[in-house]
Amino acid sequence: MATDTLATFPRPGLAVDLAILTVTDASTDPALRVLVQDRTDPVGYALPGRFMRERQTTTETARDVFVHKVGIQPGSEIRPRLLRLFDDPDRDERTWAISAAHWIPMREAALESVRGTLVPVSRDGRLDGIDRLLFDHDEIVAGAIQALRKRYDYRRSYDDHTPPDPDGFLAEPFTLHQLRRVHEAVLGERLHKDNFNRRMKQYEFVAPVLNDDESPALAENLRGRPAALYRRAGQAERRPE
Amino acid sequence: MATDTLATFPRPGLAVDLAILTVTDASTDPALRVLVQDRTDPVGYALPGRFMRERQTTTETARDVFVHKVGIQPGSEIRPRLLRLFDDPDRDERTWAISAAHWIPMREAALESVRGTLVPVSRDGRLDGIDRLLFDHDEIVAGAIQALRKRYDYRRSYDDHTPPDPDGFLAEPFTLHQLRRVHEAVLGERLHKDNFNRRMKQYEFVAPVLNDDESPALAENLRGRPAALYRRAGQAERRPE
DNA sequence: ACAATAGTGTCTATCAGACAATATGGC
DNA sequence: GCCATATTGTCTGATAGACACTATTGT
Repeated sequence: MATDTLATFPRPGLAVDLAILTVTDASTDPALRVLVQDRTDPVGYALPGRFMRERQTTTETARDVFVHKVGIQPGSEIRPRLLRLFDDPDRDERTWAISAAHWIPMREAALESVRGTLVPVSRDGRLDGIDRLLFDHDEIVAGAIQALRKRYDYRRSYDDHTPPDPDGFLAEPFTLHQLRRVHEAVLGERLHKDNFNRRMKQYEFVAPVLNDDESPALAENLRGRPAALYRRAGQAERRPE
Repeated sequence: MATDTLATFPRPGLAVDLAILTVTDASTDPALRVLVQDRTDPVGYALPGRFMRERQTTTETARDVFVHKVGIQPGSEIRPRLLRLFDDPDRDERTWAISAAHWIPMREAALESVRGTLVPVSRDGRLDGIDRLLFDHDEIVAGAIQALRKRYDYRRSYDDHTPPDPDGFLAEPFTLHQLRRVHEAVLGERLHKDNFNRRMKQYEFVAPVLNDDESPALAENLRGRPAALYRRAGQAERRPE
């Protein structure tokens, strides 16, 4: 907080832009996607965003973006994560506008009937079939993907006490195969099956589902030996960041 | 960027607050410190900060903070790092004001004759001799220290291709002993001499200083066997973030 | 000679990567 | 029986932590 004589200087419009990330078909054919919307003002694709209204917080503004721009009623768990500020005074020729770029992971179930398209992210972090987004939104998407991938690096996560699939893209119960496929979809790279499974079993965060007779519950697969089912264990404890 | 009808809504005052970190006496008795200033408006200690003037960037505002609040003329290398936004609408009772909290590492040499006090940081991240700062500035300092310590974790840095002492607190040439002491001062914990030195020699980022006859240059110490001198090697390459 | 610090060597535990072998279901 | 997948075991290389030993200076 600064102690200038205030209210006398021009003030910037402050917008919240959201890179909404999700994993679709998490349990069958997981794919990392970003919500992108069509624009007509300048024609092209862009992220949903909105200027902050009087005495709103960024979180409240993000909620408004969901209600008015995305067209869904978000739960209470909305927690946008700040990436950076875009503050080039000439980035909006209409007025002095600063954008607070955020990213937010959402479960696919919460994104039914959204306005816009869930565009798949390719391995190298580009958007499939979209050349470029309007404004500085390509940078926002790149930063969002990088942040999410860092969060889903299961080796780093182990040190940080972050559980696997921390954003819950995959519904319970799940097999380790499904869990690994979700991580692979987020990271854009293959993971070693045995090393991944070994690591997961060391976590306090995943626990096998047991039948009434204490035997491990098994998934009913189409092919191959049935896999054991797991769920997230208690242990929610802290979220360091 | 959002496409509302704009210029019609109230806008927030946007301030840039700076946690300026440095290591004093880097080559002899290094200590991590934060620049804190006395306030009279509300009485207490606070970080330097300032509202953004028309069509300024955050970097330009940070530069103004240095010139007008800190009282020094910063070089061109000013690069404030965003920590978070403080957007509680009631945090400033005078007006709707949002603070963009930044941290920035500075060399001690650049901080001669600053207005304010360079307060030492204790091992647990608290400020020595200061109970609490005004406003939400304790949180900013805590976040700044956490970010700098993460940056100075030499094991993580190795993976990130970040050089040791990436912010150049220590002047060249230096011994590995001095370099380790700087890292210890930042991290607030002791490091193993042999493991640290072993890691440093694996870096492409530090190179031994050689005399004309190709023999390694040695430091002139008060006591003990003279240590080899090192400098930062080329290899500046990328700064991932 | 002694204190103090620099530099080197080595042992151990951990763990990711990699591969092999076995187990268990559907067809 | 055959195929596909799950599960378990093992080997290797890299490396952090820890400790011991030698080297080189000033006093």
